[in-house]
Parts: sequence; structure tokens; C-alpha cells
Amino acid sequence: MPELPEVEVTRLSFADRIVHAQIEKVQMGKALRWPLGCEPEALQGLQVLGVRRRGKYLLVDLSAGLLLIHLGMSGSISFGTDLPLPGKHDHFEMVTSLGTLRLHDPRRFGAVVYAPSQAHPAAVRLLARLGVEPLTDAFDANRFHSALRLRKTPIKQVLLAGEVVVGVGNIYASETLFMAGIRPTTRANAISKPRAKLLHAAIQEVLAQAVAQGGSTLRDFSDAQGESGHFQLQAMVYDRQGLPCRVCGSPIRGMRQGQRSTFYCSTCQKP
DNA sequence: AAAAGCCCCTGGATGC
DNA sequence: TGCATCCAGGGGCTTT
Repeated sequence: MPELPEVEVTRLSFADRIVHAQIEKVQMGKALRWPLGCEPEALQGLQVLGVRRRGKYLLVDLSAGLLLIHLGMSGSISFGTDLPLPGKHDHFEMVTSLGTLRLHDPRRFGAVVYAPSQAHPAAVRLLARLGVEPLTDAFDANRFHSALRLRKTPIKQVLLAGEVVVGVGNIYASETLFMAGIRPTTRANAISKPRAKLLHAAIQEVLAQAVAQGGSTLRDFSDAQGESGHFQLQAMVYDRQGLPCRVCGSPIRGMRQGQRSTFYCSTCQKP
């Protein structure tokens, strides 16, 4: 479910409310992707200093160490003082002095991992290979082009891998490539500098737009206050196989790349 | 060492 | 109604 916009919308929806909270109790349900990495009781008494985001990870800074939270494919977070009783898919709950943080994740591809510091192997393992943040000045068009030239993988899969630039998942990969007029199958190293600049701009624009719209809610995404997103209402190609392109009317094509679905317009997007 | 596949897991939609 | 099959927003790990 969640790509950078959904994770960021989630962060914005509870970061200010949980800051300065003191952890009172932590409980785990069924196993998530990885074990927590410490005894839940060890977190009691720690204070929440803030919530950051790195790629699709939420980083909850504590007075000692941090929690790395990933929403996987189906995860969503709730935070509040009057949450309903936990359901069968609520697998992590952290009661604090300011409210309860809960991870709902039916598929359990998500994770909550404690690391004593960001330099600790538990954190480094997950964060070390992440590419540049697309919504910061560090995301530079020239450097983006240079990085693409080093890879001959199809551009769609380069975007998804997150080693060049983070946060672009399966929906936004198709959407940004449509906006840039580039076929998903085009080899990354075959993309000219002008086209790389178009893609660079498209990534920034699409992701920023999606954050502004509250993210995409295809099946079950909602932020920590239970709000759904609206970006999917304006998807140009994602999940529109066979429907007319919103620009030229040609039928949108669907295909698979690396076990993931891809959508594109063969008229608007060139190899 | 890049690149391609394999899984982890549950539930909803579809087809017979 | 039941059952089988396929698909789903991710990504670390293993194998080529």
C-alpha cells in the first residue's frame, strides 16, 4: 500500500501529537516481518522525541534509540486517545501518555524494529542502501541522470528498487513515467539527459501532489487519524489497463515487470 | 557485482 | 455456496 506520500501523510498525521509522549506499555501481536529487537518492557519509560521519515520508513526517535516502522504492503497506523478495541490484524501497540500508537497490517509485511541508535547494525541494515530523498534539494537532476547511466535495468525497476531515489513505489513509478513520456521498459542507461530531467521533475511533482492530496487509497490506506487519500482519483495510468488514455485516448497497456504490474500509454510514452 | 527471482502473508475478486 | 486461482501499494535475501 504505502509509498512515500502515504508514509509522509501518515507521519504528518501523528508526529505533532505524539512528540514528548512517554511510553507506558508496548505489546506485540502476531509476528511481523522482523522481531522487535528488544523486550517490549525495555521501552517503558522512554520518551518520544519526534518522528522522521527516511524512504518508506518512519523513524520514531526515542530518548534512547529509535523505532523503525515500515508499513509493508498493507500496513496503516492509528494514533489517538480513544481507539477502538484491537482487531485481529493489529499487531503492534504502544500506549503512551498522549495516546496509543497502533499498527494495523493484515499481510504482516510491515515491521517495527528497535535500534539502540541509528548507527547500530539493526538500523544500518535497513537504511544504508537507500537512495536520495526525492523531495529535498539533495535530489539533483544532473546527479540523477548520472546514476541512471550506470544501470541497464528497465527504468521502472530502477525506480522501484529505491537505490537511486527512494519512495517511488508501484503506483507512482507508472505515474511518473507517464508524466515524463518514458516507457517503463526503457533501459535506465538509455535515457538522455533531457529526458532524465523530465523524469526528475515528474517524480518531484507527482510525489508532492500526492502528499498534498493525502496519498492514494486503493484498498485500505488511511492516515493515523483515519483519513483516506484522494490521489488515486486522478491516476493517469495506474490500474487503468484497457481504459482510454486521459491525454490521447489510446488504450492503456498493462504488463508485468519483475513480478509487479506496470501500466503505460504506448502513444504518450516513447522507448 | 549487477541483475533477476523468491519469498514472506492474508484477503478480496473472479471464474468454474 | 464452495473451491481454486490470481492478484495486491514492499523489499531483503539468495541465486545467477
